[in-house]
Amino acid sequence: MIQNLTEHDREQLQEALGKSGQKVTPQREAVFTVLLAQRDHPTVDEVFQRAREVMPGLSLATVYNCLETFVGCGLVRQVNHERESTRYCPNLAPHAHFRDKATGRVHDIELPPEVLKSLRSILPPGFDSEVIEISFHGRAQSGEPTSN
Amino acid sequence: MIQNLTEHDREQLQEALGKSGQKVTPQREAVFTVLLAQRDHPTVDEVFQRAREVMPGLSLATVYNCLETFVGCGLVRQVNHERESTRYCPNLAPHAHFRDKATGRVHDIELPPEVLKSLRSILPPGFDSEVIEISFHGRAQSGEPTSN
DNA sequence: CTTGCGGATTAGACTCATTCTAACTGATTA
DNA sequence: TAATCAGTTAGAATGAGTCTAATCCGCAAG
Repeated sequence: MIQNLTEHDREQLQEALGKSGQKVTPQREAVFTVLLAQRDHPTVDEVFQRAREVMPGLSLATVYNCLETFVGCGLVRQVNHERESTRYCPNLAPHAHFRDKATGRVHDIELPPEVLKSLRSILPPGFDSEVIEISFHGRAQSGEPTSN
Repeated sequence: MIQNLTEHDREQLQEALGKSGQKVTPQREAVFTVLLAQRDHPTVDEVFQRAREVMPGLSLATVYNCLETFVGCGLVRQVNHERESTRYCPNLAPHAHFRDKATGRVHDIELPPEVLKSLRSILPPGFDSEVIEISFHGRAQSGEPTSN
């Protein structure tokens, strides 16, 4: 059950793609819709399965392409844990990830600005970081919480 | 030019393996030696190449086995960035990693206890983390600095 | 000494996420 | 209509990592 994009979401897609000289296509819209519909950090393959329900002809290569495009224009973040399949996350606010050892599920953990700042402060002079990734790995004792 | 293990290092290896009921073998010693000799976060393949210089018959599978064993008994840490080849690091003190976009080289960044603590504090109740990985990605303007 | 056991090692086959390639589509421009 | 060009497609190729089955080796029992 995949909702259509809201007006706002469609505009966001439109704008982000436009900024880097790319177009909204039905496939991109489908993939983006899938990402927003269920914010559970799906793998490429999961995105592929879900998007196919809506657009049966869609190919896996296109899903890879779309996701790469979205990452490139800042619409979506990649999440890697160890060497497992890459997952994707449309939460753009600064946050860390927690991977539940038991379920494999990934939870977003809010990252307060002061913590982010203290983290940046550990870089010696001369190190200039564009991206910081923080990931926890452990157990979450909770039935069905934050899947965002 | 690979130095032999110091007495201290050999004991460390001995003890860590012994604790989990495993033995010191020539192959394990060679791999451990390679890791300590050049602390530049080598990939499995790099470890393989280097160890071969000392023990030509060594097989890649064994290098995988040894490294997995070392990680299992806490002698060595795995370092992953995106989906690049896994790298290995014998620095056991809490630290973050900085990957230089230009060179691909990985630098250890010291992680003061208070920063680590503030990081842990962002976990909501019910989340119990055993491992925290912090990695920066950006540019380091420096000739040949910390390779440790 | 020699036999048997079990952990360690080995070479090579296999897996599977991701990337690459080359052909095709469809909208837009000349 | 033809040319162009981004996007899409199927399938082949890549490559890190894992698995498998055979072999090796140190050691304890006979």
